[in-house]
Amino acid sequence: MPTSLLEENDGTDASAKDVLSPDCPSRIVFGRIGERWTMFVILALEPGPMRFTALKARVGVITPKVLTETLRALEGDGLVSRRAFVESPPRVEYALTPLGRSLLEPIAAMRAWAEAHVPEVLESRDRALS
Amino acid sequence: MPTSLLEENDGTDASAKDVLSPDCPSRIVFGRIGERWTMFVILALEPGPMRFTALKARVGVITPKVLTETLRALEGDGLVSRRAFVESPPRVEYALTPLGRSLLEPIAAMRAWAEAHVPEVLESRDRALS
DNA sequence: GATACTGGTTACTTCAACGGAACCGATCTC
DNA sequence: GAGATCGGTTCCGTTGAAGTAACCAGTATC
Repeated sequence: MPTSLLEENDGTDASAKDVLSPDCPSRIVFGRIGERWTMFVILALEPGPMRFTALKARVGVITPKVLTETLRALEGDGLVSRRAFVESPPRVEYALTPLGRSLLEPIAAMRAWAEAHVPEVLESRDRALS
Repeated sequence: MPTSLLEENDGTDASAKDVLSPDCPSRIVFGRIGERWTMFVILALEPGPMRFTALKARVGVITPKVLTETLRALEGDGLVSRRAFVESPPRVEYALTPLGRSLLEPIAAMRAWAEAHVPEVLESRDRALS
């Protein structure tokens, strides 16, 4: 059983460390999707496999360095696959794995909430400034 | 209609800026929940109103400074409310607003995915290291 | 009269993400 | 032989979030 997100116990030091444990599933997931470019790359790959340059164009203003970093991280997490063809000029195709594709579902739920409620959030932010 | 998360157009410069627009709803939401402590605070408040010190104890190792910053940000977004009672010693109660409470739903979806699939992610990370 | 509790604030430091620009080897085109 | 394409890599600098530690006023308790 994974460690819990919050302490439900008596607050001894031993378990207090679990709160921030890198093994906490929610922390892992929210940490990854909180990174600036993760969402863009995953959503850009939704239609199907794509080459590096096409991906870069689709995401928009991302630099090649950051795109590479993001892709390596997602590959390491098993969310994205990388296929390099030995040709010249080189060709590399990135695609969502089934695991990565399954993540699209909760993302969609979060996006739906965002579309529905962000106007309220922005309104609240405006009020907070005044 | 809000700006889209990705470019579906011809890639002219004018619309390219919208991709990273601070008005993009998904960016706003994922930006906020990606921040390190947001999730802990929101989930800690799920049972009901809570005082600063109790909240701090429940979240675990968070410093008062960071907790204050997080609460102020959530308050500014209209997700958390703050009620100060003029007493001594001072008493302050924080609670989820209805808007904040509505966010618990997509968060639960994401947590469910996390609980179900993070073992695969960790396994993939282990493989990537070898 | 000293101590602790409450809900913070302030100043300083550290660290990782992110961005900019230049560069690479191999191949194909002009 | 000059330039473009592809998929990156390398170096350097900036920035903002987070952590550490000390401190505060007012009251109640010992």
